[in-house]
Amino acid sequence: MSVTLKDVAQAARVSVSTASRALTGTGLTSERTQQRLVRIARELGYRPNPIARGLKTGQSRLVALLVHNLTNASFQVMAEVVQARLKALGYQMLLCIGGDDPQAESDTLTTLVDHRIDGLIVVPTGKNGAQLETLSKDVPIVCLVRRDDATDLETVLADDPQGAYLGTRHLIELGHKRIGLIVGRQDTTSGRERLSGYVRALREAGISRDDALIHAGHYVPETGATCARKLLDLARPPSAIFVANHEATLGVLRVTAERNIAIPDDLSLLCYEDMPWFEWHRPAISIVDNGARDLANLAVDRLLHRMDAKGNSKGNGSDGVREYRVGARLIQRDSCRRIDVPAPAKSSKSKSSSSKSSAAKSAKV
Amino acid sequence: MSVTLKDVAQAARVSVSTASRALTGTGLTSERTQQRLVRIARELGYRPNPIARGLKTGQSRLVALLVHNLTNASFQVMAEVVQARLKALGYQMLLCIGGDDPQAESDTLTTLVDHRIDGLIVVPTGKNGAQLETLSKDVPIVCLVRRDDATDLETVLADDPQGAYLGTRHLIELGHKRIGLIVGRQDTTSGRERLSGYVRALREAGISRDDALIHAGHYVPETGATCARKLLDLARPPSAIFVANHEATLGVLRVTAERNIAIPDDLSLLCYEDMPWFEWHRPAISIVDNGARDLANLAVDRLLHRMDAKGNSKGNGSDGVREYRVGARLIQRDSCRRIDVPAPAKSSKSKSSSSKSSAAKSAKV
DNA sequence: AAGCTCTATGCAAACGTTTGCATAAATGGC
DNA sequence: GCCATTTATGCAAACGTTTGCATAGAGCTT
Repeated sequence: MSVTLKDVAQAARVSVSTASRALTGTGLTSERTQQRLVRIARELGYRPNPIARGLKTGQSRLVALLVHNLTNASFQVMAEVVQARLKALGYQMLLCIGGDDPQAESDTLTTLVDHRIDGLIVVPTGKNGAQLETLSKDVPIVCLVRRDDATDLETVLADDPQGAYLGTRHLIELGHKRIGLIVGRQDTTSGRERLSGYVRALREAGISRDDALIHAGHYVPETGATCARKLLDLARPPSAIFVANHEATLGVLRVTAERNIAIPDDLSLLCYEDMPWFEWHRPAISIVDNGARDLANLAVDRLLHRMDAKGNSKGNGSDGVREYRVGARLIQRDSCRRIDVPAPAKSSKSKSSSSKSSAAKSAKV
Repeated sequence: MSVTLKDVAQAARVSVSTASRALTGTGLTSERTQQRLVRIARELGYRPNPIARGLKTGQSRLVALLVHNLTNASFQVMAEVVQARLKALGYQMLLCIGGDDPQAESDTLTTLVDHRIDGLIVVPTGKNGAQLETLSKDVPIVCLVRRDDATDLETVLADDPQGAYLGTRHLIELGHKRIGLIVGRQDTTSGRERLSGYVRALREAGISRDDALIHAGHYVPETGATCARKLLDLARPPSAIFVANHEATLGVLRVTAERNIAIPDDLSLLCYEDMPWFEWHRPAISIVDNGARDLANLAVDRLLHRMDAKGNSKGNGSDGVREYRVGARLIQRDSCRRIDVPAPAKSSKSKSSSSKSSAAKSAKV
């Protein structure tokens, strides 16, 4: 059907081996025949069959990216980045959607290695550590966004503690003292880390933590709405809300709209992770950018490094680093506002104590 | 490294051929050996090597989906649907992002057939018709969402004329007479078709077409904003805007927010294609759903049909139908409002003018 | 000019399957 | 109990590459 190496060899009156060597550019063939074969191959429209090649070499020029879904904006840009990078290097990306389901993840993983993928970037569910660990002996693997604690795999993570710290500090600098936090479940790393960043910023500013202001739940709009209601129903509601996830933000926005709460006049809103429409929303929503683009790029870098190392069989490509953290950064738009600072009181102490007492009071709510 | 068919055969003391036949279930082997081999294979953890198999059979169990991007919500759900369907059948989806760029599309296509994909669902750019046509001789292809006029390929399309008609009629039924349309470029099929549906609904209602109300442009937020401004700046601005694309909707929303135009009180807004946050937005945005889910499912159906036909070499699987249209449907939420019908006035004219003047007023803000 | 090293080529095996053909064993009809 | 049929198995070729080994010249060194 399609033109094979044999055809090229015949046309050039050389053996298949020479043809192969000439076209793969091993340098084991004379300049002349090399060029001649390249020319003939082009004329005949020869395209090497990756399957046959794969059978012999054990490689497929396929690299898989396994993410939870495609609705998450971060995963979208990651997929696009990974695809672009890989394509430039002659790899095809195999994009798989695991739905954050351990069973699906496990199935997909076996199918992928069956297909002899050359590398894998995976956002692990965290439930298939053993399998991942085993597979990593055959194929280079880099974990992305989440760490699977059961493994020693190289992992590229967002710097959630820092991001949450950055966001919270920003709100504090704007004068906010009562900052609501809607955060992910505490059995996830990101949930815990974002909370910790928030807490650290508060502590640093001498603001005592008020658990009534902290709500944890799934990363879905419903959670955002529920938590927002709880926060706004407080006797002393927060002047700012930090939503540690973009899905939950949807719920918060709905509630504020329903209650006619103006952002940022009545309430400042800061969100973790970007969505394309955030900057088109009025007010444009300020965010802490988790650096999805950088994360993806770094993951690809590390994977390529490992793949390369494997090819040259110089170790497993580990550079001794197990974990990479990609910095988050604050993107200020229009959803956070400086809070009115009353005329400077005479005693700086009274001010701070007042702020503290108010915090203490609110803790009772 | 991994356990091969030969290993299984040896363990069972049969030849590789028998092993192969037993495990692929050809029925050419005795019940007993069949079961015995299946058992042994499982015990040994045998997994057939799809590459070796592919070399022999010319199949890869890989099906590609080539879309423009992943930011478009429709493409997201399509990708998820296709992946789910294929996975259930033991295929791996190869998701590729072409960026609506003819060159990238062309490159990707050749890579894909090099990899001997078993089938392809593609959203064509429309510039590689010849190539697609050629490839379709080797591999079953179904076009999705867009038709490539240079080809005769089976194509699954949204029923844009009907969708636009449905949406426009809805607005008309709510009493709107001046309906702005922000639509795609007229050199795209969808742009033309959506316009035609709009025009048909107007004509049917006896409303004469006003070209000042119709704006065409790229499917990006900027376009939406620009067009919205033009519409609202009209001496007699529309009482409703039908945005024939979700990206453009972002721009429209920004403008209405900037100008303090209340939706749906001052202006009704209807959008083509859904986005996850539309129902969380306040007001929740009414849409014409293009049926992305149905489109994807139908495309998969058709592709499987063709693949099947090819396998059994009973023709090319064409059932004589070249084009499938998947119906659109209206999803009413809260962004469209019945226009005030004052107590049946003697002159219906005064009514429409009053509502219009209010819109005109807000447009000046 | 003999011996040597290089360089360029070819032969053939291998990668892990599937499959046509041949054959051996089992079955059945008489 | 013999031939014809069916059923189960094995052998070996094939799919399109890559690659170790062998070899034939070509070019140097003496």
